[in-house]
Amino acid sequence: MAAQAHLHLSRRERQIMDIIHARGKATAAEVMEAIPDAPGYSAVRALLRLMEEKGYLQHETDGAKYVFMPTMAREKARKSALKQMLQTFFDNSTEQAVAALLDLSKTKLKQEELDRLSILIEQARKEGR
Amino acid sequence: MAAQAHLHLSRRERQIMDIIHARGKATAAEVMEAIPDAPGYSAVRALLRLMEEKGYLQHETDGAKYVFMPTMAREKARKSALKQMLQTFFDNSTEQAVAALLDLSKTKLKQEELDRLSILIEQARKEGR
DNA sequence: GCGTCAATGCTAAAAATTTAGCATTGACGC
DNA sequence: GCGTCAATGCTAAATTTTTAGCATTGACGC
Repeated sequence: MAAQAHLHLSRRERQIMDIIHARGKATAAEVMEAIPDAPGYSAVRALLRLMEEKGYLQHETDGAKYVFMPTMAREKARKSALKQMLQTFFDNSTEQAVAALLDLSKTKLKQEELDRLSILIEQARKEGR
Repeated sequence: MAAQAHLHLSRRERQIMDIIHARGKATAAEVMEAIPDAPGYSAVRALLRLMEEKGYLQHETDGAKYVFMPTMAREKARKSALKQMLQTFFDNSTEQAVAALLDLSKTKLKQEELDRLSILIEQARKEGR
């Protein structure tokens, strides 16, 4: 149980981590562009290097560039983030969380998506039995 | 649109914010107890004072103690956190997020809760039409 | 092969965060 | 009213984070 690396990230590290998780992978320039109150290019690069050294990121090369991506699988990071969120904002109640999600995007959900969700719930019903 | 205060919190500030949001309110001693790698008592108090000064927290007194609580309503903070999470980990897909939530707590959900969720989806279906 | 341009590595300074210690204040019971 | 204990306010130092600048490396087109 990886002791919530999330909680140890500094402000900039978290911003960068979020961006890279959202995009899957990104170069220094892309990261910089995505940070709202971004510092200079070298600062971003230094952060990326540090984060790689700490084991949060890895990179591959694309021509001369480094393309960074998370070390931890998105799936796993997701789970950990969801748990944290359940605990912080929903008293560990999945039901409350789902309700809030539905509420948040009430108007945006298509009938199709709602159908699929119904099916998921139906499955949970069977499996949980 | 409060420009994501969340993104500006330092590491300790975020830890403290999470704890206080989870509990609704808390004293310095309680916060300290809840931080895994907590610093000393004065450090926690100093942080709380600073965060109040910055407007993230407010406090009321209970005898000699200060009981701190968030300035922003939990409801609102929730929304903002959910949005952030959707963007970072679910490509803004509510469906994916709900699916992940159901998966995360598959075995823990009671039939009752699943029933209520079905109803919520049914409602969304009607309203979204 | 060679020049150019865009990338990186590294180092040290600046800024922000985090911390502890000491002085002070206030509640509460006797 | 008074002493005690637990709380706070404040300040300055330690540590971590954040930053920029300069030197270097490597890809790519001619």
